[in-house]
Amino acid sequence: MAEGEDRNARGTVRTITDLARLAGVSPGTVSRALAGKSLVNAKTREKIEALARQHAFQPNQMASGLRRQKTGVIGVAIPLGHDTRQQISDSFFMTLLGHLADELTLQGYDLMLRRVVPEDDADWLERFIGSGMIDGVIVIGQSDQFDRIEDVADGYNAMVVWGNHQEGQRHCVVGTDNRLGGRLAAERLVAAGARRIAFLGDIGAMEFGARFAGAQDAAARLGLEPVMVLPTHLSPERASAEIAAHLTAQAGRIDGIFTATDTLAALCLTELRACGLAVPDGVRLVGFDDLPIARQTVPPLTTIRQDIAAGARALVDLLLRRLAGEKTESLILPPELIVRETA
Amino acid sequence: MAEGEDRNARGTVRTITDLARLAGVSPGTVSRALAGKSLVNAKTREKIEALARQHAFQPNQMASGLRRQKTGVIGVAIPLGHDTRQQISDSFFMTLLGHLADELTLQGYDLMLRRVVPEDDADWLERFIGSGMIDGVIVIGQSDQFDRIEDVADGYNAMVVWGNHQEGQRHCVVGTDNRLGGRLAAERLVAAGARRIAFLGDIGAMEFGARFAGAQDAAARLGLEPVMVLPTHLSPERASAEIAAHLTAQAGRIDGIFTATDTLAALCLTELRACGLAVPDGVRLVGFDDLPIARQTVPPLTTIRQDIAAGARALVDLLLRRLAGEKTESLILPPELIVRETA
DNA sequence: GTGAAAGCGCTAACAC
DNA sequence: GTGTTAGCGCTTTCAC
Repeated sequence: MAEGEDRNARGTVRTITDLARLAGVSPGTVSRALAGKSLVNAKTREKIEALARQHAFQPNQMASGLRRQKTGVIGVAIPLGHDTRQQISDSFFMTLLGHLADELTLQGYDLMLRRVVPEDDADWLERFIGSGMIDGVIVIGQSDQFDRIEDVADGYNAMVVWGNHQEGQRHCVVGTDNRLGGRLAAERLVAAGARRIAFLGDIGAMEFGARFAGAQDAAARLGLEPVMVLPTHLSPERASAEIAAHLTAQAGRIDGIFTATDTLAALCLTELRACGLAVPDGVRLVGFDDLPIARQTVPPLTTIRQDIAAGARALVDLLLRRLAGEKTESLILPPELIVRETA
Repeated sequence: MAEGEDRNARGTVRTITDLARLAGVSPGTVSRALAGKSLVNAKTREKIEALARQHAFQPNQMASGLRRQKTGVIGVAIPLGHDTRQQISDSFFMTLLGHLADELTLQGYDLMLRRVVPEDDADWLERFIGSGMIDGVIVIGQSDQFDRIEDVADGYNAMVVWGNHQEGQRHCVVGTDNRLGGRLAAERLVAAGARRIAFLGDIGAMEFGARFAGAQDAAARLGLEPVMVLPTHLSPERASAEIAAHLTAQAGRIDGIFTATDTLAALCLTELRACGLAVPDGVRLVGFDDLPIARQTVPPLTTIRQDIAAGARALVDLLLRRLAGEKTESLILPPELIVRETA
């Protein structure tokens, strides 16, 4: 095995052993000095640190990880469910991911990202966890994988999920109170003059289903007719056509629309204009998320805000606590009605 | 050292050695069977595979990585430059990231994401590379780190960068021909009737500088006065105010605006409306990127398209080739003018 | 406070 | 075709 020879070119300090030789101490001491714990003579430590800096030495994380049985990496999984492939650019998830990256970095963890297509790979979650590359996992969105996540949660503690909360569920979830959000949305539509409300989106997706249910609650309580569902995919290409079809089919039969996301609301606004329907005078519109786009539509969008940054912080905080052995509860964040000009 | 005992609960198959015991063969054989290479007796292989499946066994990637001196992980670094912190949700980068994730997965690699703040950590790139956790790195955006990237490129081959190409540069880059894009934008503005053109954005950022230069080329060639620069940050909060200020200051002195990105164009549209300026009759507007939002502004945005998916594919393809030892050239993708209604 | 030595779980010569 | 063995680079007892 002559592998090592060329790799360790003259003078290169690649391993803790190289550094030990240079410092005239044993590898063990270098390890202790660099880890910053255990007792090490101050002078020895300084010398080693200086040498490490000088040679830009970094201990190999793989080796360290193998020995310590932890990797310093948190996995982030984005399941792409039935509505596959297009969530590619779903703004909400991507924004959440950005915040997660910042928060994990702050806590000294690296982030391993995996987008998974559950229908192609039923064991996506077990495989991610079992890879040995991650200390814990954050799942962004339950998609249609609620049951699978529940199954895994029984045997694996280091997991936190962004999504909807369900009575008695076993996995630890962080998410907005979607049902309450839906209620706020519907109430606002009504306050703005709507009487015949429709929900635009795919209620098969857990979170959307809860938003719809909340709207339904409000409608019932206010004595209105039930909220109508206008099933719509999330991908812009399909959504536009679907929305247009819905608007044509329901012409004159609805005067308030609650969309599952702001992205859909923006598209809906475009289609409403195309149909010659005035917003908010002819039709009131409320979105969900309060993404940056909500401020830029014409007119600006009334919507239900989710606090993404707080969500990311909570996800990381709960996960770290679980890594420390704690059994944490789920966290439900309050939605907030943001009134702009569409309702 | 009694660590192992409880971890290997009765019956649990955690290591290749456990599996070997079960199969009645040696660990080496299991390794070979699972790796799918080398000669292994068909029956032995089947038996081992069956056992592995049954116990949901996966070889530990850390250990395998350490031994083979490769990790199967590609690092993706997003440097947050002077315009720090807010690019958090820059749609363009996030979309590119999504495509990269898909493409890397397709090629059997995992993705490790790091957002870095160069001013807080000068050695961000060396550290990422030196961590021992990644086989190669893709840098998304040069930000203001061009020189640092150049330095690293001299000694490290497994790196590809998304960004702007500069005559004689040493790092391998994939990116759109920004200068050409800028020229197309300016030419379109002129074709739509503009005579006094402004560039809205921060020309300190490499790619934006090139876009501006392209517009300047066109203006000069067409005998117009030089393109005016309206410096503007990317973050929505700051951008809106800055744009409003620019519009007030330049009232009546410009009739065509080329923005550095679609995001800025969307904000600009809002501010133009607030100023009572008609688009495109009073002021023509052209963006850059062709993000989904470009189709949804009112009126829909004329813009310069970058082919993000093709970019992601190229980044991964070039990186893999470099991993295989090849010395690859940079790749410049052609921009495309998309005419909608703002110019 | 430091050195020696035993592995973490895996792979790849090298034998047979 | 398969077993044996020697590490990958690091951390952590256990001695001293």
